[in-house]
Amino acid sequence: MPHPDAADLVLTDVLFALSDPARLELACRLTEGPLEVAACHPVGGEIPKSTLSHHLKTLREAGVVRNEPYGRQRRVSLRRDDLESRFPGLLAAVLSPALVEASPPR
Amino acid sequence: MPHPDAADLVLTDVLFALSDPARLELACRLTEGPLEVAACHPVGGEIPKSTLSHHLKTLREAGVVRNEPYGRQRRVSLRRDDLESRFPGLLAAVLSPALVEASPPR
DNA sequence: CGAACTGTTCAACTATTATCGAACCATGAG
DNA sequence: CTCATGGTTCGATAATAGTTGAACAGTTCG
Repeated sequence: MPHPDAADLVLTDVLFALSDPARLELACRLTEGPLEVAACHPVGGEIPKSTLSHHLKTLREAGVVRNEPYGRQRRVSLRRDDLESRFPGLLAAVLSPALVEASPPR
Repeated sequence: MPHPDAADLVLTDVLFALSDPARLELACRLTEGPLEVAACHPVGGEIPKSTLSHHLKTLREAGVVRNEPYGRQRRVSLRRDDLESRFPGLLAAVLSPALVEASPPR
């Protein structure tokens, strides 16, 4: 399961990966810490395993997340440091408004 | 020709609009100042007018650029302030690496 | 007005991406 | 080893996005 090197991250690929609401929301939750794949379903409800896996692939191939074996499961984590070194400030700028959108002011 | 209000900008739409190399590069050049549409062709060479217009539409509908009449032409400008107020730091984080990619270190 | 100039919109086609069931693979438990 | 569990990959289909020529619209200039 290939992951791009930190130095090879492509900005447009990262932006594209994060331009989907479900993927952005997941990236947001991953700031809290790694999650098993089963915990990566969108908040609203379950989606088919294959669909989820596809989104994870998009994020992984863009270099946004790492996906590694963990016991009999797999653990998904945000590549914070790699992203920060290649695109400083990007993650913070993208995820902080996403957090606000997730819990709109009332 | 509709432009979304600053308050209505949607993060995923902005990210998507900037996830295309030609559009990202244009946004980058727009930091230098407004451009007429004719000057918005990608650096490599000319593209059909309709294709360019379509990319401008994507950027405009996402709220990244403003497109207003200017004499017999149209002037395209970056919506810096609106983007900054809605998504602080995003533009800087996205466009500064884009500048680097445009002129790779030798 | 009418022609030239700049761009946008339309419509058709192509290409990429999303979705999802089914088949498949790896790991750990019994 | 065998089975159940947790995920990925495959293949087909649907949906969305990109590309383009041609038609159309607004502005200026003669």
